[in-house]
Amino acid sequence: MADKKMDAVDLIVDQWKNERPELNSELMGIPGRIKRSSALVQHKLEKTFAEYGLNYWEFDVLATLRRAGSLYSLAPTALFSTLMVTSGTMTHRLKGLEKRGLIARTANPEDARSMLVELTEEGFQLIDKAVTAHTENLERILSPLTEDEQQQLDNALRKILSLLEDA
Amino acid sequence: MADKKMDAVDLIVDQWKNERPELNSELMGIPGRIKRSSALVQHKLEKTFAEYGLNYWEFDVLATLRRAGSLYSLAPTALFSTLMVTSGTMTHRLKGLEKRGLIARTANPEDARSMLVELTEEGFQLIDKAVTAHTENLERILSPLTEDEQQQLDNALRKILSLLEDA
DNA sequence: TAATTATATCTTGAATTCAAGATAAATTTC
DNA sequence: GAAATTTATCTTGAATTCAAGATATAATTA
Repeated sequence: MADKKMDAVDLIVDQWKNERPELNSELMGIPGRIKRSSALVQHKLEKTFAEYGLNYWEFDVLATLRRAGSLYSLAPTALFSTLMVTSGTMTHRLKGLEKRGLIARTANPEDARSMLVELTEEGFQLIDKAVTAHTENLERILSPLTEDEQQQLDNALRKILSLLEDA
Repeated sequence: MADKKMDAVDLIVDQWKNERPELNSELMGIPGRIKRSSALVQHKLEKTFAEYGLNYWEFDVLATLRRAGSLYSLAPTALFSTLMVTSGTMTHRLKGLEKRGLIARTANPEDARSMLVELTEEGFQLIDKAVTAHTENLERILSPLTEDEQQQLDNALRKILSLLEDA
């Protein structure tokens, strides 16, 4: 069997094997690689977002509104649930995006307790350009993997994600 | 072919397909699942760390010192490089752990510019107990996957991680 | 209808993080 | 050996986040 290249996580697992041989330290590989991959890939994506004057969360909020479809508006509750942040965080995010003129707030005709957040024309134009660049960036990042490798990775991630989402 | 269960990322990809059919939005699946899995798994791990009075980063720092082996000491530079945080963040972390008596700082006999950070006896005992519980927690989390599925996931993650680490 | 409970959002304060720059010691160059 | 550069760490200030609680409206129950 061909040796695989050691990565940062292999080193961690090896250290634990030396220090605590009775532990099943191999188990640390999967969560370790998920965390590290996540940090590295987010860093790469941020570079493209920055070309459009957006950081990660700003892209996330605008993209969530954009892909919701016309009228490109959602209640804050829908936004923070989707994006896995607290309501306080969302308030803060919306304040910043509103000040920049990328979103606007309107009253919700169906529920006076809630507001609706909508993309402005400027916000719409910006996120549409940014998401085009984003998918081109993803093509670059993933292109070294074969079609088959991408499929295998996606299938495997699907299993662990559904496991994590259920529990 | 059997239909797979839709997850949160499938919904996002589907929305983009409706709104921007010309984009290759399938590409969003892999980074989306990595990010979401990472957030969910970290949340699960934190629960175990909390049983030992530790949050994620406190566990990380103590574990890094522990697995380095005797004398369980490293320079701050080694710590923040390994843990992918800035030096300022590490200063802050070390201050907190020192105050709690889990680490101590000593002069570095080999380089007067740097300090050495070492586990105290108390820190050593705590992280050893916590890491035992941590691996038991990982067993619980991963046990619904077959041995084979775990291997496939790990292989696939290895490929993407080495890709991301190289670039 | 009045009181209670649930829902939606915002406010506040503390914790965590980073970027940029300050400080201090070691190393290299002249 | 003095000056310049590099290395290691810490300090500061701003940004981001969350938890807890405040506020306001809606829905439910008595």
